[in-house]
Amino acid sequence: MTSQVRAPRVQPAAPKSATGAKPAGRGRPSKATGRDLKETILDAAEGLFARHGFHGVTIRQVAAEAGVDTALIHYYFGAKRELFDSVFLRRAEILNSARVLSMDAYEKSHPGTMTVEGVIEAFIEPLLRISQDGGQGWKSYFALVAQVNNTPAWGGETMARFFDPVVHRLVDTLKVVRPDAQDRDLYWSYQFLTGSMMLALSETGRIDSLSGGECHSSDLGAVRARLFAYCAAGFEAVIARAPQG
Amino acid sequence: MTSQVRAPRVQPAAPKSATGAKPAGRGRPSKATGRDLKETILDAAEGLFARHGFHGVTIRQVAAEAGVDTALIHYYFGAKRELFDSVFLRRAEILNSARVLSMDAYEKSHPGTMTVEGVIEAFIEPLLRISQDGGQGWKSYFALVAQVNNTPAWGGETMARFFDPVVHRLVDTLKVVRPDAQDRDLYWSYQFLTGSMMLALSETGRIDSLSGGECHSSDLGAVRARLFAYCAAGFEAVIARAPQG
DNA sequence: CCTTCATTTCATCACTTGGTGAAAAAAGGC
DNA sequence: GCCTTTTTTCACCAAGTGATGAAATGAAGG
Repeated sequence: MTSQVRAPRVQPAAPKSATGAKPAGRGRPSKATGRDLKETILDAAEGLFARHGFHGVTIRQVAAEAGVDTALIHYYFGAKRELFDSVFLRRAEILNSARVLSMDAYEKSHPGTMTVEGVIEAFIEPLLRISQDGGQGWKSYFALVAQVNNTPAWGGETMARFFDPVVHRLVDTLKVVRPDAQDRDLYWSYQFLTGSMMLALSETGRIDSLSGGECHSSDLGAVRARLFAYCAAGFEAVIARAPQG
Repeated sequence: MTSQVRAPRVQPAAPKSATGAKPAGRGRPSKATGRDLKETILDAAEGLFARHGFHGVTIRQVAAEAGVDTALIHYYFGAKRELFDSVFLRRAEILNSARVLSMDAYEKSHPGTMTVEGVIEAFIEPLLRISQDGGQGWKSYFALVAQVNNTPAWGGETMARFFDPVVHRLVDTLKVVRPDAQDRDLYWSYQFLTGSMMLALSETGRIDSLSGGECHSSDLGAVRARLFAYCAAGFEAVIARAPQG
């Protein structure tokens, strides 16, 4: 229980100025062949956490995958949980700004002609595009978020802090398109939407075997061709029905 | 690495004849106050696995929660993974038969008048009813399944083995209602449906904070009032659009 | 009463876990 | 060539991990 003997080094005295630059700070140089060593560790941790969850991964596995000593991970990131948070945070803000930008663009380009499907597409499309163009790291990240999203005693606070604002933005915009819609219906519909979206983005491979090879979970083009319409029709139906509850 | 020294006791020589009966087998009686001890252990494991995942739970935690010795868990269930499988299996078949029964009943009661929404309701409704009437154990179980479903390197085989048949049944019945629908579209629509359904059933509490208290993830009545219509409209839209891919 | 046998407990093992302190290994500044 | 600073490695610990063997327990059968 003497884990507080040495203060965990939150920031190792600004090891590098920025991530991409090469200021070649003093001291021993990063052993990393080409890339920044911190990023290499985050990549390794991201992939492993995405596949096996927080508790299913050991610091030693991350160290082995990244090709570094376990102590180095603690040197850079502190405790294991802080490493996980670093992985989660690294891409969260990129994601958020991409979505806000997409919805801004849609609103501006469709003054007075917005549709439910258009809003939903603006909300989801950035994620699909990033997943397709962003490489394996982003795919792992989406799988990670999907897992956090479905772990009750884990994601609650984290998910809310980072993703609630953009969801509220979605709801607000939808209320412009459908002023008669009730908040309850929009929130529930969003819940359904996010379940579908995250499962599609996490590419579990389940649909591959289920469909006997006819569908592939990596085929995000197939998702794009159906998910917007699916969700939009769902929203419209829920709004139209307008249950009493 | 010498974990195979003693063969894991898969079946402890038929400890009891059946779960519910009380044949009062020979030997020391179960310490369990009223219920069967094996069930008590499974209940404890189920709740913990649902909250923290397989790797987030230790045998000692399960033992403490159930009020038994750790060795007893190994005596009854073998290795930790076998305990997990036992938890998963216990309710899987009940679930499957309930769904098949529901779909049988719907097909028989609506000869020639089936609708997409009706089929989907027959497919989902048993789960909602069981979750509402079945007590906390079933709620934990659904959260567990949702988690397994979203863990790529974990659920694949397990999920397929137990839940593929009823999904194929759903697809077949839908093809009766919409003979023009393509398999691709039905499988993808099902993928979206299951994402929504499992997230709703796992009652993560996220919608509670997101909606500022207006919605409650425990309110399965609200789910029932919207999910069928939402999914049915989504299916119809995807079928109608009929993308080339 | 005394054996039988399923059940339960206890002590323990071999190993892994997250985490730490001290020292070594480079680089730059003087 | 020193000195400072940062990065990397090594050895190690205390606490826990899953799992096991042997012994204790106590009802049922004879």
